[in-house]
Amino acid sequence: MQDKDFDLQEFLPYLLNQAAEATSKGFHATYKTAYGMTRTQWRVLAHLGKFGAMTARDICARSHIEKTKVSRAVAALETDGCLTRSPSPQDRRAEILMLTDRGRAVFADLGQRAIAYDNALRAQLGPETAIRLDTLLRHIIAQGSPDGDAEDQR
Amino acid sequence: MQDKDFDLQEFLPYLLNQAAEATSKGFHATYKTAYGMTRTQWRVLAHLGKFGAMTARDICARSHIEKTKVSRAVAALETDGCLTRSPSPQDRRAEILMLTDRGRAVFADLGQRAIAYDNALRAQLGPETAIRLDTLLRHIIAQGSPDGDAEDQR
DNA sequence: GATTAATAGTTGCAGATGCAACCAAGTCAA
DNA sequence: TTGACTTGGTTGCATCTGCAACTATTAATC
Repeated sequence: MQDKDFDLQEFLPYLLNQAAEATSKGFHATYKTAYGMTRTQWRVLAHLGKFGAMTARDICARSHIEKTKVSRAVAALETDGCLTRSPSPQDRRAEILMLTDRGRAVFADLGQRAIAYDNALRAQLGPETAIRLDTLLRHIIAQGSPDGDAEDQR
Repeated sequence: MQDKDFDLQEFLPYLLNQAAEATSKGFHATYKTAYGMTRTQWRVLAHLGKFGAMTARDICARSHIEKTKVSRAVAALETDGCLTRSPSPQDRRAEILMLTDRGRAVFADLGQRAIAYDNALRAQLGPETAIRLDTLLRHIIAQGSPDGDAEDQR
């Protein structure tokens, strides 16, 4: 079907990764140096900050982060005093995760910085371009990988 | 300036990461199960396959992969019999990396599969959409992160 | 030529990650 | 109730990664 040889520079997954790394790098430095946080920790915090108390399972479902990562991030955030766990009344296996005051403060701080960072990024791109990009990315995320990666309809 | 709280789902780095993960996942499985390769190994192989013999330094420069990762990937590819090193005549510190027959065969195989994978991805998006996305991503990659991440002009 | 700085590449170490195995609690059905 | 199965969450282990330190060589400066 095709006989020209492969060029990494035109491989969509590669381009996406490069772009992701390029844009993540700067903000990663922010939450790392300011709070010694890992990316997963930051994401878990952001979910709890935005959506309020929920269980680890819920975080997994919303964020597509693996449960192992969530588990460890939650443990770290707990020892950092950013969240507390309390047993779920409905299900004794589950724990309800809730940000502490400190957790909310950290989220407020990083959230503001993230917004500023995002604005700067989008400004570089130009406003409509940024919006188009958003749409495209959401589209891709919703679709997943082409070869029957179907376990996402759960 | 802003007083609504932060939403991860609108954070560009996050969206890019999600999209990158979603699209990488499938092909990662391919090179991993077929050749036990790591992503970095695959990328190094792809660079050498596409551009021919070069030094590790060159790979770093072209790909923006960290030298540590390149070093280890090269070592692994060497023990897999995919490439050979030979001392550079100009610079006794540097080594010229060159694919072996096996390396070229692996690259040919994975390259074809990658092209197919990429085509499938782009088909899902629709042709013009895919092209627009390409442009945007390259734009982002060229710019880097907004906060003076200037060490790229070296 | 001797000294100092820069560069190609490797290595040690401390995290971060993915995967499979695991525990405890819930569900379902006979 | 008992037993088979699922599910929320944790842990062990075997990588993969990032960073700083290091060796050997080259370049620059005096």
